[in-house]
Amino acid sequence: MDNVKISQALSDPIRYKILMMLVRSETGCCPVISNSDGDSHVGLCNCEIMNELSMIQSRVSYHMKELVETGLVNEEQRGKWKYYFANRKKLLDYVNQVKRDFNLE
Amino acid sequence: MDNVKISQALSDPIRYKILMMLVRSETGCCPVISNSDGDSHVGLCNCEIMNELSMIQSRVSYHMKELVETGLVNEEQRGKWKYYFANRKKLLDYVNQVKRDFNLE
DNA sequence: TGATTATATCAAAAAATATTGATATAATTG
DNA sequence: CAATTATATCAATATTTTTTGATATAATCA
Repeated sequence: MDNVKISQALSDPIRYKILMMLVRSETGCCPVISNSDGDSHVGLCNCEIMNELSMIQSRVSYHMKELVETGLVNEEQRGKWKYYFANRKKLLDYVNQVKRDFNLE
Repeated sequence: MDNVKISQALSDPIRYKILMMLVRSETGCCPVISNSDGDSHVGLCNCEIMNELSMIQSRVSYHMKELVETGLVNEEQRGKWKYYFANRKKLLDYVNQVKRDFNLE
């Protein structure tokens, strides 16, 4: 089922954290991170996540791919950077499905 | 984080299904399963899950342990059977934490 | 009590996931 | 165009999770 896949995506601490970072960068009061151009923006690129979490590049790519494949994250190429955005609609769908599946509320 | 552990527990299709079965047995209009005593009851025991999903016993035990360890399932010994119950409160807490973490609604 | 039934645990194997370093691709810049 | 920067992919390895069969424990039943 779709919800099992999404649970799987959320079951890694790094991915869970990245998703939270994406949400914060999109909904927080002010963007906190800027790329090497000093550009402040919404969404995060691979390299920003990499620096923020001190991870090597291929590891970030791997996890971003996992997130994109479940639909929890959308991506967009902007110049030489690829930016990622949390798909909050998908997350909400997940939450609502969990509620239905387990008869909550 | 606790939510990562719970996501992990939900990330296996068998466990997800078992949890749904438990919920159904507790909240459905009528209990559907009965044990070898012909006893109709709320909650499910190891052997009922085993038969229902055609799984060997140790495999069921393994998954039930995973579920119990995250707190998603409670257990109770009743005679020679051990009955399991979904912890819907825990599931609701999970859902609400996901909402907070990802700024949903 | 001995036999039976239900569940737990363990060690080994299998399968799935994650990490790394190397290399490839792709966009941009000078 | 060559150099640089950002990301993707790949193969090898490591780690984690799952499955299985065997055996142990524990409750009940005759």
